[in-house]
Amino acid sequence: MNFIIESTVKAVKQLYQADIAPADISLQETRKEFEGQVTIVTFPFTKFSRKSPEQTGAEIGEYLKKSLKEISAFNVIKGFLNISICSAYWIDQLYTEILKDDFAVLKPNGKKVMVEYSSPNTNKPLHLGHVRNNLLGYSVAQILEAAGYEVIKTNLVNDRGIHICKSMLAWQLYGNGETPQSTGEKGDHLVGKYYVIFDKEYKKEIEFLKSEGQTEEEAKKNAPLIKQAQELLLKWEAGEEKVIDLWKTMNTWVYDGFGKTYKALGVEFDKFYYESNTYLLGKDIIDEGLQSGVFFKKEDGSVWIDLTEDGLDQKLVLRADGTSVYMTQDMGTAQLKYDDFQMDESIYVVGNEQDYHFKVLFLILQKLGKAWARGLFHLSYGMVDLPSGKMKSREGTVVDADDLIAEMESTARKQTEALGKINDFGEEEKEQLYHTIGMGALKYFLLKVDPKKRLLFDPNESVDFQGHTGPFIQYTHARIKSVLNRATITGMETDPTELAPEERDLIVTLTQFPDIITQAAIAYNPGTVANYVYELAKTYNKFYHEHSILQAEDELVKQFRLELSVASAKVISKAMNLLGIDVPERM
RNA sequence: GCACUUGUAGCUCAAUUGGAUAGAGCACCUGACUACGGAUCAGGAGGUUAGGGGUUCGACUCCCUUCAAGUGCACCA
Repeated sequence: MNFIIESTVKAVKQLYQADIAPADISLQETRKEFEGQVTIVTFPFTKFSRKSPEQTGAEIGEYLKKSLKEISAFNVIKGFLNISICSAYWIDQLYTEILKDDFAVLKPNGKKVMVEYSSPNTNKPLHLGHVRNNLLGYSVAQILEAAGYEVIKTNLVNDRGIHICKSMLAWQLYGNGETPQSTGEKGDHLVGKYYVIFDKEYKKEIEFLKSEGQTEEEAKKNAPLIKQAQELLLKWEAGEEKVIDLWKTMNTWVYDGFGKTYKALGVEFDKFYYESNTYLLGKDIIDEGLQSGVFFKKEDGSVWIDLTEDGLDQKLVLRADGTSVYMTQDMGTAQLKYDDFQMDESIYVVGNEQDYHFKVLFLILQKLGKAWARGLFHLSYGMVDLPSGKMKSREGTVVDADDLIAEMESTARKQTEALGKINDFGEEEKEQLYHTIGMGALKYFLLKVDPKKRLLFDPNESVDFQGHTGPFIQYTHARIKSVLNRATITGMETDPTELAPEERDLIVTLTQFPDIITQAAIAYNPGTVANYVYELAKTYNKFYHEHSILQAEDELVKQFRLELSVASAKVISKAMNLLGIDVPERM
């Protein structure tokens, strides 16, 4: 559509002797109720033309129609110039752009971007909140790659700290040597179970101490279990062999479990970072900051940064005893990641409860003069809440990721069996399909929503398979494939004839795909792609219902509609791929 | 208390980044092929965009204000 913008610039220059930038022209899709495919808003030009918006629109429209052969007609309604582009142009777009292999393959932009996501704790299995994080991170990475970036997907695993020690301790005390092998339980669930047991026993101790007259606060501090856990942490930090061995063993169980869940979710990583390796980092940055005067030391020896001028608080960056806090560690890890990859941008996919932390972190790194700090971005997303409120691992009120996946698969099975279209599939093939459809429903459900909005998930109301859903789009794809399988494409191209509105609308929608990728990449929002591909599927379905493909009027029309179907299936598949969703050939 | 985020149809979400009469899906009602897959399509009903004020040719969008919800304001990570 650039040619229209260019000509409009010329038109304004010729007609009104004014220079305007291409960016000043608002070109948008024409609303369905009006004639035309693209619309120019003419209000901004009235200050040059000194005429009414209607008259300005008419004059520009006249100019464009005369100078561009692609424009077949125009009309002006209020300040909106609606332009109709001739069928030949759209048909040409289909054959020379959309059907080409490199359609929507954006040129490498020479930039490297890191996407950090998932970042689990090793003391509990993944739940619905993690699922949103993983799907978001993976999809954003896919979109950025499609937009021309070189992408590095990383996962910073929180594998140390007091919470891990709690699971370890509970396993030592109550585990009787249980292993994933002996119980058949998935490793992460086994470890998570002991985390819950710890909490239960710990609470019992607190109650007991309170009954002996201690306050809640005292009881929490004095409970033998918490003291033991703290001791365990000290031993871990001291590198005591037995503790480290147990830690390693239990971590192996957890990673094994996570690996299965990641595989089911279809996400992957190029590089893992472990907090057990990074938690001591950041101290040299403290020295750096002290020397440059960005940080200051208080009398007790603790190190701070004063951000009051930026409307924030004073923030501690190093304890008086010289040990790190979360911020110290994150500064160090940021530096480490940059040293490893020299990326231009770095995206942290982390929940919105950490908005403040990242605001401060990025600001500190900028103040320290790190040039790369400007490329840091916190992709903040809203929590997933249940009707009963927030999910709490310790209290067991979570929607477990593995359970959820299994449930989605079973719903997909029911729906598919009821329709009975794949009775000839083998067992394995069926299972694979149920997984594809179930995950399609779940992923689409989670990704179509703007990341920053919080999400309400009601486990009693299953995720839909009809309407604005993943399976709807998957179904459209399968149906196209089914039609294509019944015909032969000869490669014959149609002479430009008059397109039916449904055919033209479909091509128009298809041509928008590259722009959609760019938009989604700029906004880090898979929802843009999700809503687009739904729109595309709907547009195809409408075309499909209005026009017969295999029984078309003549062979030329049939071939044209087949090619249109090929293009639609291709774009649907590519767009869904950006969301991490597979599309089946049959379902 | 302060800061950040959110508030759109009964429910779940859109709205081309300031553009036309605010659009979809679910649920509800009506209808559609002896045709390529009915997980589909066409139509109906459903709105004071939380309330109020302002900016302008034009506001769901920007500014002010009130209200509601969530989150953060740890020498936890």
